Amino acid sequence: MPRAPRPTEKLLEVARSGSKMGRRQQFSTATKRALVDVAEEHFAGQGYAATSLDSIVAGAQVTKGALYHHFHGKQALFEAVFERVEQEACGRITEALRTREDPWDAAMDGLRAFLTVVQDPTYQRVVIQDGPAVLGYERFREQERRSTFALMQDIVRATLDSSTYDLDGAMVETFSRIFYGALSAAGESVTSADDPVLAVARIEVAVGLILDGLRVLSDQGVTPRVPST
Amino acid sequence: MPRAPRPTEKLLEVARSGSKMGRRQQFSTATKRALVDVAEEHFAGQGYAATSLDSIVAGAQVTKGALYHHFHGKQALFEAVFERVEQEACGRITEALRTREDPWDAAMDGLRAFLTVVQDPTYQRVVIQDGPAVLGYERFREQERRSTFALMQDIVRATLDSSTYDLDGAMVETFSRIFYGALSAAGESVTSADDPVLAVARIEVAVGLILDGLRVLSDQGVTPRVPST
DNA sequence: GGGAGTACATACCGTTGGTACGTACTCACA
DNA sequence: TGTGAGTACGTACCAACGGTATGTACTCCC
Repeated sequence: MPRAPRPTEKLLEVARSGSKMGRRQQFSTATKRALVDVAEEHFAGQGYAATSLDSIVAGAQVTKGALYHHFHGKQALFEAVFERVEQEACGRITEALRTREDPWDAAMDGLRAFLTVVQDPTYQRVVIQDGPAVLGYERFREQERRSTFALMQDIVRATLDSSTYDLDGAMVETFSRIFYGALSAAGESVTSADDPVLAVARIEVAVGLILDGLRVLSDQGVTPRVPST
Repeated sequence: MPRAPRPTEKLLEVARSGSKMGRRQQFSTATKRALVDVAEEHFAGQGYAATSLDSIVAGAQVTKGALYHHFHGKQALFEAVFERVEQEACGRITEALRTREDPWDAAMDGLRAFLTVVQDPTYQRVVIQDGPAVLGYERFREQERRSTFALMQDIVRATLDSSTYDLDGAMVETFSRIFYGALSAAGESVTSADDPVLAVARIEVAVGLILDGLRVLSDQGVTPRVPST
């Protein structure tokens, strides 16, 4: 079985950035990256189920041997794509988070960034739509917990800590879950809205009202009965 | 191609309840029902992707010919299961909703029922985990909109109408989306909690606090600027 | 410079969703 | 009462896809 020649120039060109690697490893990481790139494109475009490995390896100009050398299977490849998409989302939110001083204002900024991320078609398809089904609940939760959800938890913790509420970690997590779910659902609805800008404005009003309510209660010195074991 | 005899007693026994049908139709609906029953069991137990049509038809003691006579394919069968699960969930929530008088109290009751439903493993797997990926976003949203989400919208509308807020339909929908997402996420987190009862209690405290905040703002006569076109 | 391990390519397999086609049965209508 | 049309399946088969087994060229280190 003779081996077919492959085009090398482009691969090398891409690979030559990370300098301290042998040519071998440079090629390797280049093909791996190409696979993830093409996979992300296909997974985001047509979804996980409708994407065949054949189309991916064809797009990356490699064979299934290469794919299965780098990944355990289709799911592992998806997971790599998933992680990258999540990571980029985290980066965007984190960036938008470093401006305001007042925690409640910063929270609103973070929420806005979160809303923007959730509207990204790739994020929607890969993370929200296919993520839970493909990774399974456990892995999905785990991935979520150490990326965007972690950010949400930071935001919530910062705002709640500035209030008079005396909430333990579990309650912070509960509040984070609630806001995380709320903004995910709200953000997704923006995509199918007739006027996305208006939809975002409405969401900001609603969330702002909720936050204001919590702040007023805090100013009144209200302290919820936190259940414990 | 001779035809293998099939057991008839059980089918007839099941089918004989809806009286005004020919024997033919009784058998037909019985097999269809059997298919959906077995499909629900498998889809809920192992998920959509891991369930083969062969295992379903074997469980229902029919063949693929029968399946494809009643459904267009695997997805259509899943949709039938999905609808049934959603419908039962709606029934449960609706039932729990007819007790209190004060809209804010009724909301908390509906919330509790919603939390219970979302914890049901079948509901989780079929509706939340596999639903979006299998049906696709459009169909999923459509199904959602006329079932559990519709209920949520009723609850939200009832409570907001009793407040001083002057919110149009779009804002009601926005609030509904927010609470729907919040409770979905919160409810799902209950399942993986160490102490589910405690987790539910925490969620009720958190949501209660949010609702209280909104009520206090309403009592203060606060009216949000509702964006319009 | 040669042996070991890497980074793939090629060929093949089992399963699965879906289809084509055949047949037994029922029921309206003559 | 029988007969033709339509229903409700059963059987056999196919194409596509995920995954595997195996072979080979290339690199790198001793």
